Amino acid sequence: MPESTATAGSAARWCVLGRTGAGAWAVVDIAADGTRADPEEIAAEELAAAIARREHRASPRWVWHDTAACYGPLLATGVRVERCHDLRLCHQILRHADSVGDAADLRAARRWDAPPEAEAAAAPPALEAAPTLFDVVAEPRRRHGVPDDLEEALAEFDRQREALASAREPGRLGLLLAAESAGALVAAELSAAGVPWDVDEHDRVLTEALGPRPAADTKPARMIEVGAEVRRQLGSPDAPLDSPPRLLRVLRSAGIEVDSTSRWELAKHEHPAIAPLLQYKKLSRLLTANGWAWLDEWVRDGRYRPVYVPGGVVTGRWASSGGGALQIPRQLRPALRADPGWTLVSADVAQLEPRVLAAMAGDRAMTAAGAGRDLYTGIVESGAVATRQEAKFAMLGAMYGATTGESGRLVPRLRRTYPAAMALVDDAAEAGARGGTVSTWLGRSTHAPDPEWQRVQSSASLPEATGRDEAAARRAARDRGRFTRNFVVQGTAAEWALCWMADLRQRLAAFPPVAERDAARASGPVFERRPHLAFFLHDEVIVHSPAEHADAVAAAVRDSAAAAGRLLFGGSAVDFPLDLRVAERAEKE
DNA sequence: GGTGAAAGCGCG
DNA sequence: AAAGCGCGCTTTCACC
Repeated sequence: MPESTATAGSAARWCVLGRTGAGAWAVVDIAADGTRADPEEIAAEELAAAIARREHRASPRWVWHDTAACYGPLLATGVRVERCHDLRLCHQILRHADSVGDAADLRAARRWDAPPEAEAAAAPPALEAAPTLFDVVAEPRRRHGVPDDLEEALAEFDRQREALASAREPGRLGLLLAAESAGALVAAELSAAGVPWDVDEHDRVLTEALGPRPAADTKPARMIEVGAEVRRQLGSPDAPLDSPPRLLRVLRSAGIEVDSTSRWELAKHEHPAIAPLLQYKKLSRLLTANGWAWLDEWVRDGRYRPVYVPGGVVTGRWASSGGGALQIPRQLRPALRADPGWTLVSADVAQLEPRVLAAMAGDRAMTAAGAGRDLYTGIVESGAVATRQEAKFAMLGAMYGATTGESGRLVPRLRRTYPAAMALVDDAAEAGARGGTVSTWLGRSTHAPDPEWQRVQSSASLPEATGRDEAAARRAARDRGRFTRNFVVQGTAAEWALCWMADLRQRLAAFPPVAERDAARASGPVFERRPHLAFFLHDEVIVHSPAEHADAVAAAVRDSAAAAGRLLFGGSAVDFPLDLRVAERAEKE
């Protein structure tokens, strides 16, 4: 096909975005047959409009170096895109993927190994002013992060498409790349929309637990009281409660024979100081991690804007950076509160990881145990264990590699009843312990063991190896086995969750907008009039929705879960039931 | 004065 | 109740 037919006038399948040698932004349209148009340079102030125009025409897949850097500013100006290909995230997956036949070129492109751009992650998109999109064009080029040049992007995109084509199962791996990239869009949108946060409710929770907000450098009244009680019971008027090493010495001199000051250790002992000390630690944690200082720093205009880091965990789970988005204590859930006239639709998957395991392994007995009901109850009814709690401990032990204690004791029972599922995790552990790599269902692979691990293993097999060397090698092998055992399950569960969110995101975007007067103004232009994702936590989503759409949104959340199950595990009978609730506040029962 | 490790605890 | 996977954050403390 002649190149002229793939110019901006016709519908592009991919649009590659990057900077020219002179530093200006440019787009290259690529047609479905691979024909490339000449780069079209676009002035920074025109960029959002140009992207919106192409988006409207064809919903191309935007190929860019880093979604947080490119999409954040776009969202702030009100432009949403349907799909993208995040070169940085996809590079990370492809360069390690076992299923890729030839990754040599990709691995040689070391510039693409960079972590997310710190600047992009640290600064949530400014919603106030109407910013000139990408006006960073005038700033000096970033020294960290992956390259944002157009030429580099085109070359890397070629390498990635070749690598994908050489994969054993390009369909699956391609789905992973699409899901990972969609996740990056979701993460940027979550930060832009923010979590609707009720500052007064948060303050109420703090005040109820700690007493009124104290002056700076003063402890809250309740902590002072409880601390005094601890010191009285220890008979030590100035016991240092905030320094574990010093507290440990005080505890021991008071006759409490603990080896650490941790909660589990303390709970084993009987002493009148223990109860108030545990209480003190709880209060201290609440104050330092999510107290008034957190509120001041992270909540503005009724929105908490966390920074998510897609692909930030080796297994493919997201991490977060700043604000502790993935560690919001349950105690503060009531502070997640819908805007007036809006509602929160919250859903979490019941026993996601065991279900994913059953599907991967094609374990019919485990699939049946979870069919249409609580999976742990189903395991009890199969006769493998006696109580739901035992079923849960046994499953967690199987997926984490427990060998001792209650959990380790129960695992063999599961092995008899669910041999296929157990064989899958046992095989993953065995491969890892031998130094091999393992992969998720869609093909994300573990990194090869690091050189230090290899060294420990080989030095144990030398003739002069000591018993100590051998023990160290066995321990390192077992540790890696537990990691790879868990990786296949945790990583595949993360893939399921990405597919769930990607599908849900599209369904939500199709909702009709509400009237302007009913908009959720702090959510930003793209989200203020439609239901949108507001929170994500591994196996849980919260949608902020106009009240009138709540039921339809709840149905969409369920439909998306079913769609994710079909997308990953086509013929499998495994289902993914949700605990779903619609309320003004996001509390759990 | 900054840096980094470790302890401890929050989340799945 | 136990000690097995993956994280981030705050604080303390040893060290430079």
